[in-house]
This record gives sequence, C-alpha cells and structure tokens, in this order.
Amino acid sequence: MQLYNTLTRRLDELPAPPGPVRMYFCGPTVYARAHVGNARPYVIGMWLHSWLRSRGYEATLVHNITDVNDKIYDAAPGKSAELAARATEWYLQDTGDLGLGRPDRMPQATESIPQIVHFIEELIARDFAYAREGDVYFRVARYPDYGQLSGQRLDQVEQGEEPSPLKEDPRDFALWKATKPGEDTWWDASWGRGRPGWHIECSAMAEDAFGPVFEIHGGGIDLVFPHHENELAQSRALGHPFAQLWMHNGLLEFTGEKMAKSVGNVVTLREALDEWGRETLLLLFLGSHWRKPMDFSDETLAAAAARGQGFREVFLGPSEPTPAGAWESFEAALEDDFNTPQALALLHEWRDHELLRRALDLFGLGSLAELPEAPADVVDLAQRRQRARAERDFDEADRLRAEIESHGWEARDVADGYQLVPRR
RNA sequence: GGCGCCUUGGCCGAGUGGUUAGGCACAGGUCUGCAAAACCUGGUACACCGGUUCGACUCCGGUAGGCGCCUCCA
Repeated sequence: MQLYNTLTRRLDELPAPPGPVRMYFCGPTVYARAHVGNARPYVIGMWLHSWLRSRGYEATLVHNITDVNDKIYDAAPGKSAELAARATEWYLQDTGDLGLGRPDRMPQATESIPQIVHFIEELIARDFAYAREGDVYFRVARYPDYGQLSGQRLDQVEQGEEPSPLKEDPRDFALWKATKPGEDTWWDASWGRGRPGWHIECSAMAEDAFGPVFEIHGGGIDLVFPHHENELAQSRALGHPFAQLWMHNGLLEFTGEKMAKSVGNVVTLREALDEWGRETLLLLFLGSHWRKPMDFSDETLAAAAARGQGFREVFLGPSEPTPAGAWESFEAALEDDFNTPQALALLHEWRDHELLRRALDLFGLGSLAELPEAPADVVDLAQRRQRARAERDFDEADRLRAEIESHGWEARDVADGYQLVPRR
C-alpha cells in the first residue's frame, strides 16, 4: 500500500499488514456549521480506515475537534463555550449523516488541557519554549529542521501583521495565550491563566492517543504551513518521531475558486446532504483523487448522482459474473495512492451483485444495492396498470403511469410483469 | 518575492515511452403497444514552445494559465 507523503515528497510504502496503522486527521474548529469542504478529510480518513481494516491492518483513526480558539471567541463573545458545544453537536450530526460510521476517537481540545499543559512544560524545560507575560512561545531558532515539511525557507517567509513584541523572534508561534478580557474559557498553568494555542493541541492529542510515533497524519493541504509544520517541530523538538507519513487532501473549489466565506460561495455539509443526499456526495468525493482540488458544482454533483443511478440499475438487473481478476484490479487501484477514481471506474464494469456490493460497502455506499419498497397505493396503481395493459387499454395504462410518476415512482415493464423504481 | 501542486476529448476523470480507460452528456440502432432500463454503434484528446528518442500525451527544459500556503488564520 503506497501513499503520497508530503514530508518525503514521494510515494511511501506502508508497513505490511497487520501494521498497525495509526491515523490522526485534523478536524474542524467548531464555531459554525461545517462546510462541505471540511467533510473531505473526514470522508477520506474513514474510507482509508475502512479499506485498511479490510486488508487486514490494525487501523485506528483519531479525528480531533478544536473547541477553543480565537474564531470561537470572536463568533460568540462571552458565550464561546455554548457555541463550541452546539457546533460540535452539528458536526457530529452532519458527519454522522454521511453514514460512514465513526472514527475510533474524537478528542476535544478542552478535554485534553492537562496533556497540552504537560507538553508545553516539557518544551519549556528543554528550552524550546519560553513564557512571556502569560503567553508561551515556541523558539523556532532552536529547532534547525524547521521547514522540513512545507519546504518553506524562513528567510523568505512573508511577514504578515505586526509581530508581537513579546516574541523573541517574529517567527516564533504561540503555544499558550494568556486570557484576555471577554474570553469566557480559561485554564490555569504555572505560567498563568489562559488557553492553548492552535498547533499544540494536535501534538498533544495525537501523542495522547498514540504515543510519540504513529503512521499517518492527515488534513487539508492548507494546513501544511504553518499548522502541521509547527506540530512537527514541537514534537520532534522533544525527540518524538511523530507522524511518519503526511497526507494532505486537496481543497474544494467552486468553478475554479476556493470555497470560502470571503468569496461567498460556502455550502454547508448540512445543505449539501439535504439537497443532494449522502450517496451523491460520497460519489462525488470518490470520483476525484484525494490529493487533487475538487470542483463542487451542480454539474459535477449531477454527474455523481447519475453514477449512483447507474449502480442502482445494475442491482435491478441480473447478476452476472465479473471477469477474473476484477477484484484484484480494484485492490491494485486503491493500493496505489488510494486511487478512488480509478477504482470507481472499474466498478462501473461490474455486474456481479455480491462483488459490487462488497466494494461499495467499503465506501459506505452499499445502500445503492437496496431497492426501497413501493408504498401500497403505488403498488395498487401499478397493478391496475398491468390489468389495463393486458386488456390493451393503453390510454388508461399511460394515464396510470403518469399518476405513478406523480407519486415519485417509475413503472417499468419487465418480462414477468412490472418493476417499480423510485424516480431520482 | 518564497514554497508546493495542477493544465487530458462537450463536461468530470484515470493512465502509459509505441496498444480501448471509465463515467456523464449527445446521436443512431435493437428491444417495447409506447416508454423506461439494458445492450450495440459513433470522437485517437492530452495548454504552448523547444530538447532527448526510431518513436512522447507519457522523460528533460522553458513559456503561458490556474490553485493552495507564506504565523496565530480552516
């Protein structure tokens, strides 16, 4: 099993089964309803987890939730804890509705404060961090390998806003921030009252779950710098190997533009689920490679929906054996950098119900094999239509078909009678 | 300015140094009372310019265009 590794900039081989494969995927900051782009690392993580398990790996997936940070304070002044709790519920509900099951653990930053504080203490003890007026900063200059993940050269990094006068070096980043007026959540540490910085929580939570070394760290490609660079620096500063393989998924775009609030083109996961349904959404994700940007548009969604209908049709038809080696080709596609578009293309060739169902189940799409039962009134209409056809009263038969369609069903004539299929 | 990634037929999207990707859409056909579904048939595309090679969409270099990130901000 090979996966592209941001750190080594090449395809790296995973250890042979049973592994273990311990995976940590960065989750959302809970200050608003998650947008559909936030679902991509969740979906990829769950699929990979499911795939590795089926291949005999001891795969474990941890997906964190960032429930304390500036965005949350800004979004709900004085009530950030309530907002975080509510938005966490939204996130669990929306990702749950994807129907992929759950990661093995979903730690929250606010429930990991002791581990975070301990981590910072270690960094201070080894001189990799320093406290200033209640803030604590990581001393980048003391970690020479800084930049190894992103390839950023520090002398070329753009200086953004006015650097904090508390920093020894403008490149240093916060591990802990002293509490400010109006902030309603804080914790006490030896250097003062405050709350954790953004990057430290992931190092602390990942190592709390897995120990100082684990196999895979995932997240959106926008997290490479500075977030993941900083995580790596913190952990390796303490001599921890940390993640071996870094997976960064491409972002969602709307016709070439990044999905972002500033562009005004955000679609929430909730909206996407309500409008298109989980199967179509999953097929859209499945049809694009995890590392590539993905166009989220009515056109690409409609194509995904059509794919889904295509699979449903297969299950409505007779099961036929798939040529020898089909499953092996499918496996090979996934073993090669988890190439789901390639794997999906292969599935379109299959007519073997059992095999196809098995493959679709890996991606939470086994429901495509299930034909819902028509309600009694629709069945009654279909039976009346059958009688009309037998009497060659085709005007009545066509009228009944139209009526069946108005109930959201489609009547098809098959060899031994009729078939009722939901209209999509 | 720096770092990284991308550019395939109407659309989405794989892949390979010389051989059909697949899906969607479209057209014709078979089937059907009519349909639907299914099946059959129909397009050799790979940003541009050089180079390497017997031969490149596939390797190398450059150009153009697009995308992400560049420190407290997913």
